[in-house]
Amino acid sequence: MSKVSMRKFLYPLLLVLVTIGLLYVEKYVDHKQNEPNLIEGEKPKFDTKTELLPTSTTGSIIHHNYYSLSYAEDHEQAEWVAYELNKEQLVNNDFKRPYFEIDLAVPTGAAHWRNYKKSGYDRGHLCPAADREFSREAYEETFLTSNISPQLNAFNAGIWNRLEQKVRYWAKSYDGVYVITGGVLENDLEQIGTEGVSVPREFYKILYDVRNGEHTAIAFLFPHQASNEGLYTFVTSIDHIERRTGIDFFSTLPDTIENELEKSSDLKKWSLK
DNA sequence: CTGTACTGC
DNA sequence: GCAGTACAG
Repeated sequence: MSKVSMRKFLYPLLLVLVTIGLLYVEKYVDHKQNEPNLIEGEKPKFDTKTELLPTSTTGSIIHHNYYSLSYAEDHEQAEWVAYELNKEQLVNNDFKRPYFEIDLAVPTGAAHWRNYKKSGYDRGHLCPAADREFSREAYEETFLTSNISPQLNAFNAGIWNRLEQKVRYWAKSYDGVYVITGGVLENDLEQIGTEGVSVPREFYKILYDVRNGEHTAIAFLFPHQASNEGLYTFVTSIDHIERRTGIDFFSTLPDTIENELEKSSDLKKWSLK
């Protein structure tokens, strides 16, 4: 091909291809921006970014788009993960499970998923993937290693799974709930992998809601083992979980409300059937 | 739903 | 590493 025909045909062809490429990129970017951040036009039921966050014993609070966490570097996992679960967010999108990725927002460096490989423990979500299926971005954000903890499969797929399903039922029934989840992190825990990811002996979950201006909460603490018992068996007080973890929950609420919430779980307001 | 493992590229 | 598939609780 001569230099003249090169200019006449190849350059215009290149120009067309580049233009198509740019149009495609623009369309793709627009599409991403149109995906809902929470739900479009929907006011959050709770002030998720500030008011309801627990304290951090590590000083390493990280805000993602669809949940927040406090990372404990000594244990290579979060001491808590917190998020609001809206009724409108409960949709089934059959997204393919991606690989877990290191959470680059953790300044000290989050663990690699290989620590869990052949450890005998699941990569157990703290914020469940099924709670963030309203967009691909939200779903994939749950597959960060800052959002998992080593869990026995018999526990994760068993009573822990049943509680997660109950949380989705509550979110649907009560038009949204606020969820705080984590393992109890202590000094002498078993560790797995080259980075030493701690294996908690207990896991907790706290649910909070406001209905008709009334604050209510329920707290669960499970031994890290399989169980066929009812969920009510593991109901405890927020005060108890605070003593076990050193974390202060709902400290930004007025003291009278905080004290009332924390001294006991209000079983009557959380249907466990 | 919660996950793992294996095959083949 | 990724896709597809199979399988277990």
